[in-house]
Amino acid sequence: MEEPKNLVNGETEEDNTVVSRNFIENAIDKDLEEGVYDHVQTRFPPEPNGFLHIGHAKSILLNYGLAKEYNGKFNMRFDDTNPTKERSEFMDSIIKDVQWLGADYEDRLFHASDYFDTMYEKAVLLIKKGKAYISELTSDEMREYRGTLTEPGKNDPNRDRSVEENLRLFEEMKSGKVEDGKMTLRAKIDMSSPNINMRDPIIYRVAHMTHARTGDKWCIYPMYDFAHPIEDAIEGITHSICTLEFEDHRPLYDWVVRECEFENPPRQIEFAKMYLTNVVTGKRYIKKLVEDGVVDGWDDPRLVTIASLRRRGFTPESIKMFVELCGVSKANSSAEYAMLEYCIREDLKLKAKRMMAILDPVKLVIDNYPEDQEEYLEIENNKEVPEMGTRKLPFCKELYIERDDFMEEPPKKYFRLFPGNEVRLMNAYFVTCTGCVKDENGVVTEVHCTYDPETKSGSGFNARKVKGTIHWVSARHAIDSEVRLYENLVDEEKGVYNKEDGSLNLNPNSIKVINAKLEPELANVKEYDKFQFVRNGFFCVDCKDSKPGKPVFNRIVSLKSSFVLPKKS
RNA sequence: UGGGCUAUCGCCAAGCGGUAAGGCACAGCACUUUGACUGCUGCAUUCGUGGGUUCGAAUCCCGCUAGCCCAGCCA
Repeated sequence: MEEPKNLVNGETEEDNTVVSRNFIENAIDKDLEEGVYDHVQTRFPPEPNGFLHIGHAKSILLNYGLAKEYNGKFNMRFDDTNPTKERSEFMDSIIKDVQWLGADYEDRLFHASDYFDTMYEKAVLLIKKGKAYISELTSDEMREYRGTLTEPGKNDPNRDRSVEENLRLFEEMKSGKVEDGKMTLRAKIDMSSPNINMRDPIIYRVAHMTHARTGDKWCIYPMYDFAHPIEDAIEGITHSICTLEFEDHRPLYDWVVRECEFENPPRQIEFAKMYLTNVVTGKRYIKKLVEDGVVDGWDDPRLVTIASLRRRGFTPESIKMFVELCGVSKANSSAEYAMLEYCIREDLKLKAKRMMAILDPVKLVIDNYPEDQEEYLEIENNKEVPEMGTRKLPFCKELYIERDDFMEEPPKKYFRLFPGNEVRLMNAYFVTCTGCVKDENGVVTEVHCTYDPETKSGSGFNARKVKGTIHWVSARHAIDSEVRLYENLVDEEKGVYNKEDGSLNLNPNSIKVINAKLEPELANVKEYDKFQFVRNGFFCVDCKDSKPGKPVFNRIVSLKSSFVLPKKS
């Protein structure tokens, strides 16, 4: 039996943790209390017209999380009501992303097009109730009649057609006799409403187009405002969560649900979209970047599509953490990328093996170490997680170290190698720098040192301490590998968009491809494997360009560092 | 200039009439076989703004300001 800690006023530690609830949870709590609903059902309803990005992740995880939290259900639904804009190819990538994020919709994968029959019936019902009519206005006329933000609209000349006439014409629309654009079905609401969405919105239009799922069965398709509430109602959705721009549509949503006479009507709740600072999310921009070859596809690790984040090495857990950290509100806001970085570091800290990799190699020669000697040092994969086991790391006379870890004339507080200074080679020995060799340009080509056999790691040696510890790989055993270091795709100083022509202010250094020296174990990895390269950050095996035995690594994120190398004087 | 929504620390965000939670970022200290991690400390006398109500207001009322969204047969 564990004793409760921090027993103050009857509070345990857990009681002290104030978990704040967001406004949607508050609303759901209230609905449940008041008996408006006795369960919770949510959904994620993307239109299959593009790739999902970090913003969608918020919606997915929010809807899924709510369902989970309230022991409810979460549906996956493609909102495929407009065949002119949708492509079934996107469905696969969307499903892959949703599943990857862990939003389990079980067997509930739906399509708006599954409900076209019901939608049609409901449209007929509205006509019969005198709540909908056929319009013959052209789109230009429609715009004129709609009025403006400040002026009311005018009634459609055919607003008062008879029910029979409307029924007949709607049947004609359905049967294919009507050309695209010639007729629409409009809801009869109020042309003078200050809310433009209520000014007799179009609820069905003609589109002679083969639908990815229903083929040529239909040539009339419902509009979002009519279709969405029906989809929600049919599926028994209780809380239909969407983004802020649909706030003005809520009265229409409620109108449709009411007039179509659904029982247990769903309720729409809107939240603010999440933006990330200094990232490109616009489809057109990304498309151009792909076409111009600036990025390597929609899953380029510098983008923030879900596919990109996955390829870069972000985990579903890190994205979930990020979304939860950001919270949910109705205030438009933009989260800093640093928060996302924090989440992936936090997630990988205890999950990733800590490996030796030299990104900018320079040779370190241990002059008093026998030329033909080799040692295999047993080291822990992750010091904070002993269960992750150990591995053998080869050590010999010649190593590679980071170029930054040696300076001939060090600034103050430089703890690394410089002539006369002793440092620890991580997991190995103390070495004392004796000097270096330079080429004709003064570039250091070799650093020399001597080692002290007494100081071997794990030997318990503690007669003296050193301030610095540097990492290394054995030159004889190291493998060469392509490593990609990333910075923001766009210039943070200038801002994402060029103020003059709206183009992107690209950062020319957003990708840096280097040839690194890695410890040999890193030859045997598979795509998406993630590691910490000690002192350099977290890295992920690229899923596209890696070959067996020849991995390519993407840096997911660097490690934080409070050390800044002073400028060389 | 119609309607809807929003304004609390550099960035998110709690707060719902009883006297400003938390996280990220940042800074300092300690610890350290990663200048990481971890731990500790600091970081809004003030809630867009001006009034009012109240013993008491970020919370209620009135006015103002700023930002976002809406005039697709897109979603």
